[in-house]
Amino acid sequence: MSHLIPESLIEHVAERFRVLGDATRLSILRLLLERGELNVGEICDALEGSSQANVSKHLRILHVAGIVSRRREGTAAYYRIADPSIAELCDMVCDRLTVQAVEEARTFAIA
Amino acid sequence: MSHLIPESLIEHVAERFRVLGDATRLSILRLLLERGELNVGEICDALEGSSQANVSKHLRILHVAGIVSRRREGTAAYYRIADPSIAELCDMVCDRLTVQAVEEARTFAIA
DNA sequence: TGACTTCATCGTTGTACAGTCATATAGTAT
DNA sequence: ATACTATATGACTGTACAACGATGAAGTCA
Repeated sequence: MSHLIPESLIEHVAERFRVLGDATRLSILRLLLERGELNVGEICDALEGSSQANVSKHLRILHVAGIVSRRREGTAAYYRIADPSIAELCDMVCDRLTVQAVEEARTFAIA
Repeated sequence: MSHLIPESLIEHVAERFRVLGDATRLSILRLLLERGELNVGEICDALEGSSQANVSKHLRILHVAGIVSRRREGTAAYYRIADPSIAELCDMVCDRLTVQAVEEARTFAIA
């Protein structure tokens, strides 16, 4: 038996999930998990589908949420993962999605 | 070191987080985690802030996502949690939010 | 000083979606 | 058959927000 979300936290938990519910932001997090600390330019180069303005906006959202931290160095801004639970959260979702896909495939096979 | 989200799963993971990023849906999940299997009417009574149409819509979204399962009994529709990882996901987010709140409080105290 | 680089922010536009009301569907009972 | 109950769905409205382009702010170098 697990403890439930406290009523008072529901909206905050939803907000956290909402921050994670965007493919561009997940791509940024994936990149930071893989390569550690990166500046905005490096992230833009790696994503090469999002404008610099767009990447900056997403980084701001992640930073306000406390998921990444920022460090300035000259004109550069270096970001890195600040929330150690992010990787585990994503892993759990991936695992679950994979299990679901297998179950659905088996259901079709039976039917 | 944790494994990364496969590129091909990014959009699906985002979609899953988006489904969880709504306070009404989290309230429904919380209710089902607490009380087990419930029908639509029972959920509406417990939430008493959402219309029946609204609850049905959210249940549909959760069902399509494979997070809850449905069982019909006469005219009633009973729903229950189908994704055992949901409780753990919410717990992790709650824990993290609590830690963050404490850290921020300490930062203010220092400053 | 001015030119240049790096990042952040503003204003706009289009889209996704939560909520509501009304209605449809389906089972039960008389 | 009608009436009633429980749930699902369709049409609509308002709001949140992702993406874009342009511009601002701040640091570096000539």
